[in-house]
Amino acid sequence: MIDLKFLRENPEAVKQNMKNKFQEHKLSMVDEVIELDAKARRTQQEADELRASRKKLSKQIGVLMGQGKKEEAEEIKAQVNAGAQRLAELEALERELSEKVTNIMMAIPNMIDPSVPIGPDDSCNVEIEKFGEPTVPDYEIPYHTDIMEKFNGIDLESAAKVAGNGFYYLMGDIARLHSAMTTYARDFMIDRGFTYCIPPFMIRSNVVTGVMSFEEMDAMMYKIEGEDLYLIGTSEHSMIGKFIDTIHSEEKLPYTLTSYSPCFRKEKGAHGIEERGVYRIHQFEKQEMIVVCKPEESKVWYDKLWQNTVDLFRSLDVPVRTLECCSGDLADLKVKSCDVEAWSPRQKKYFEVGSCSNLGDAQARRLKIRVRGQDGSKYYAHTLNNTVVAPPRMLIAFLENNLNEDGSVNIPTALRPYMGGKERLVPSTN
RNA sequence: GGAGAUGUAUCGAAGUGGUCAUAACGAGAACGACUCGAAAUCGUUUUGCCUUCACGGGCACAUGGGUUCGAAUCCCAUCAUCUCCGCCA
Repeated sequence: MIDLKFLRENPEAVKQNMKNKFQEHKLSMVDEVIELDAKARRTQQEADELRASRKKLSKQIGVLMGQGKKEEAEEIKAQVNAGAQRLAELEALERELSEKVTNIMMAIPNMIDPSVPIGPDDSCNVEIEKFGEPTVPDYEIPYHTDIMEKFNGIDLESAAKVAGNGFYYLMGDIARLHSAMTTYARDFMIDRGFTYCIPPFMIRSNVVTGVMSFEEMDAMMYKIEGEDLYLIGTSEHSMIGKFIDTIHSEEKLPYTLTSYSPCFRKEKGAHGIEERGVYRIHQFEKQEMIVVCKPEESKVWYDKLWQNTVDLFRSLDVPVRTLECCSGDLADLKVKSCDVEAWSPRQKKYFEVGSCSNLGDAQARRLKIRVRGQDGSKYYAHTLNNTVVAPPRMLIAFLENNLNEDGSVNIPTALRPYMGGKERLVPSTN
């Protein structure tokens, strides 16, 4: 959500930003919201005047009643009543207008960073940098579920019976590998100064609308029947929600947190053949990082955040690259974002394993996350989030890149303490 | 899940239909005075939002509704906290 004052003063910039994001259909919203806002302020002014006079007259009634001057009091009551109907109309109008303004403001995309490449969709995303050599071995790399099956590590069939498509049972070494990933990632981030946190896995609707757009909400969030609760799609939701309606002193910033949670996603729509197995599922676990900082520091933190993920994947011998989201592929709330993609020697291409975003002050404005400066002034904080690791997807990258010709899987040194010291996993014989 | 109580400034807390919500009273904090310095004492300051060029005006007593000329106060709903009971990893 952008600042209404900014929009009022820079309508052309807001429109240009929409064009850059290929959202021409939203252009009319700018003039519409300016008009509604002007009307809302006029309405408020008139209503305020009526409220002021009512307040004054009501006080007089109190005084007159105290003095026992009933008739004079009744006269003034009549005066108040005369304005009451107009006030009621205005108050209804105030509510209606401010609701309309908010609804439109929620749909107006955040101003993107000047560095964001312009393009209509993900085909225009730009590779920024490669880390590690993307190699293809001269033996065949099977589909990830086939690798897992060699270890008796996955049971999709039972999961389908129990919960339906999009769920999985992980077992034995593969399940252990999964847990090792989150634990390793947790310690990795703690070592880099982040505070570990386990958040609520369900959140109220006001938090949901604070952290994401309506379209995202509809496409992603599972609602608990009969309660005002949603299963989180990522711990970012409850972690940013943690700061709802707070004012922080400048010297305490930044807050750097790393959180663990299961994630639940509807994943509406059809998915391709490469998205079978554990690639796109309704439930997975994730180690996340979030930062709440001063506006001038968010760019620096953005670069630090994705670098953490790159370093983690490199420590597990997985080649990765960063891919910058172009304007059209950028979610409306985001100022800038990039994906960290892992190399798939089987597909001979990179695939998404994490996403790093700078939200600017958009979430902060919706959720009222503010900073009190040294001079007492208040301003909105900036928020960022990034995936440390989401194990099912990480497992795909990990297994494919660490698979040997004989079917065994290397355990990189960094991960061994979390895998009982094993140097490699060997497939089961039965 | 059941019963009861509570929700007001940084904290404790008074106010139970008007004429003290820039919120009594107490504490804490900041600044100043006194002091060689400190303690004590005295004085001043100590929420946020909307609107207006400004003066000013409005809103907020957990949240949302309702009653009323007027609500912190009365009514309803929701949320949270505490105590007791029940259930439970």
